[in-house]
Amino acid sequence: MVTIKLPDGSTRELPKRATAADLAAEMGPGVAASAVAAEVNGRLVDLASPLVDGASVSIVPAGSEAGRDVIRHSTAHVMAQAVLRLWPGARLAIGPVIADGFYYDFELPGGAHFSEEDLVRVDAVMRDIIAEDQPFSREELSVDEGLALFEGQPYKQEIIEAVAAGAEEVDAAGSADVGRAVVSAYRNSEAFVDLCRGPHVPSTGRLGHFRLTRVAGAYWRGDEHRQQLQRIYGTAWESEEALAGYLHRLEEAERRDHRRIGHELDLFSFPEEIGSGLPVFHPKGGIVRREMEDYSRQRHADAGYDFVYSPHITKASLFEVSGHVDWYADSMYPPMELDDGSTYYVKPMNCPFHILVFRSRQRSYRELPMRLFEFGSVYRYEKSGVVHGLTRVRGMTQDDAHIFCTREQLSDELTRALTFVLDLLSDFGLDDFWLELSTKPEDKAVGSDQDWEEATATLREVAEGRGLELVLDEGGGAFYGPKISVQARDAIGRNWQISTVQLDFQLPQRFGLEYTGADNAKHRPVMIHRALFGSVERFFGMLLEHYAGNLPTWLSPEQVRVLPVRDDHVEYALATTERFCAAGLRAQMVDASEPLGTRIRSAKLEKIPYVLVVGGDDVSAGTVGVNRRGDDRPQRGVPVDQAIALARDDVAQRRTAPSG
RNA sequence: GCGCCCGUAGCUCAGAACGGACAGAGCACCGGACUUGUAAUCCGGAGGUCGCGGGUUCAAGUCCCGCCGGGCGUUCCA
Repeated sequence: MVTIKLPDGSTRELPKRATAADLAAEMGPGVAASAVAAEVNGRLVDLASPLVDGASVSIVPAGSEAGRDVIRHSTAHVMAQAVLRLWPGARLAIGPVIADGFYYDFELPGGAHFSEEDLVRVDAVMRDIIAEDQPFSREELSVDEGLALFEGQPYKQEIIEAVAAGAEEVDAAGSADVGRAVVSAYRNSEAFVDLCRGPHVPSTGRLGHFRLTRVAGAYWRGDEHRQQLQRIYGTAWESEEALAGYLHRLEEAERRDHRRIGHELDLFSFPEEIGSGLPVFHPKGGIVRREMEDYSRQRHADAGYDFVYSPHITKASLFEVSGHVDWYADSMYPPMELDDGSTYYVKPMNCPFHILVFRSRQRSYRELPMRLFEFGSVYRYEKSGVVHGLTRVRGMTQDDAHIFCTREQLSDELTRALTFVLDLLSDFGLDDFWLELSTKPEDKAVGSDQDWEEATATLREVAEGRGLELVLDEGGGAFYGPKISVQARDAIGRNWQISTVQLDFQLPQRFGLEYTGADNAKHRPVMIHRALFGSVERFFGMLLEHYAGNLPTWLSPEQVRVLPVRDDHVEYALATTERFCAAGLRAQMVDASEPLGTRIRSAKLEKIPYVLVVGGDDVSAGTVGVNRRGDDRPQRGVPVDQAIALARDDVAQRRTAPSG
């Protein structure tokens, strides 16, 4: 007999040679039916694994995160088998699990490529394989046996060699139980065996709730200099309902796509004539931007920032001194050569300009901290193929600031900056944040260890003081300073990297920045880079997706639309509209040349927060019929003043209006 | 950059697998009628070198080649 410890602390006796599957069966038919793998002493293993005496075991159900990973990984194997059936001689690379799904990379014979129609064929063969209910059986092999088994599969052999090399390293480090590198493989049938760490479901019959989603190219080991492979992405779930739920979430994300909303609401466009990644904002989008920027300006003024402006192009030397030309050239537009022999760059960053503002005359410690702010337009040459809507553009406006301060002020300034960021983002209706703190890289870094430690500790304190989740990116900071980035989760749970607060020990040095201290000696200031929206464009896109186009009233291009029922109500409607406008609201009247139902529909589709209908009753009573976005039914007979107060309050509170 | 997909009216898309009767629809726009109390009123009109160039053919949105533009992906040890 063997004794097994269960997660609830109880123990169970099982006959010798019992497997995890036996345990699941013992625990009940429900457990057995949903089991896809087991966790033994913290390691995921197959259900067929024998249990050793004293092990802590939990059964992994299909619907758990770990269980889904097993299903996805197994489905990836089925896909690989299907591809091999359809393209004999295809070489297999890797087929890992990713968020919500999996992919598998292949090199097809004769350099063939997958097309979208191929997905249908692969899908059909996969369903055959699942119907065949092939077992997944594990084999453990020595390195030499592995290399022999995967003759003709060079990628698999490369992986085996990497595993072997890794094992030697572990050996050299003196690790106990790694005697010899062992690899494992899973065989489904005579025709198909794949190198894999496992675990897998017991047999292919356990799978089936999957969908192949897209084809893509990808490089072996993610290295663009190496072989390009053909990738198929898919998703797989424990049940048809879970799959349907996921597909529904995809549709929801599609529905919220800011490019679609931006077009539908006439906010911005990307004219081909201008170029990839270069948006123009239409009048309505312009209103939203102006509101965003005006509010940001006001907050910056309140927080003690000074406003500066800098040109869009500069002589090359500026970015040579800053170092950008050396390590950032790939992302910069190529230089412009002028007749007089000088070279200019379109600016990819604002920092050197702000530095020159600082350096324009001698500075005293009395002037610090100096906080220079600018909505600075920058241009970055993003590779064709990475440009995406407003979220990845080639021309953008950063709400950029650079704070120059003394070392003594550093901690306080970091605290202020981070607090400021979080407050401002909250005003835009984002309230689910987490922070990522990148600390000093191991190899090389400028600045003293003490500076790094102090700054890192400060950033951590602010984060913890706010009760925010803090993810440590150990050693992930840039060599020139530690960084904290603010990530926001949107309404459907997606993460957006937004603001960054970054310390810089390097640029003040490269530009020889100095201030005169109270001791009448020269000192070097410390510099903080920070952006709140990151880029106005990207933040705009994110807000559109977060709100699915239902912008809060204060940001809505048109806040109020007044609809007279008939022509003879137009006069009253106009007068009412003017009252809203006089109250500082963006209101417009649309006359009765279309039926009321049509006009209401248009207004709703335009996601206008307040649609006011005025008819005979209203004319005589001085009221309006109020349709608030998101409300099921209108509220009739509301006094005009009350309706104005309602809308003004929304604006004043920056209330996030409900969706329509 | 590379892979896949796409390019027909301002927009969304049919027509392409089979070359000929194929320049189409809806929305938007313009004109007229309708005068409306809560998510699409009716009638009419205008609008396209089918991304560009070349080729095959009696005949090319449709087949072939090249180019341009757009979208998606490029989520790193089995």
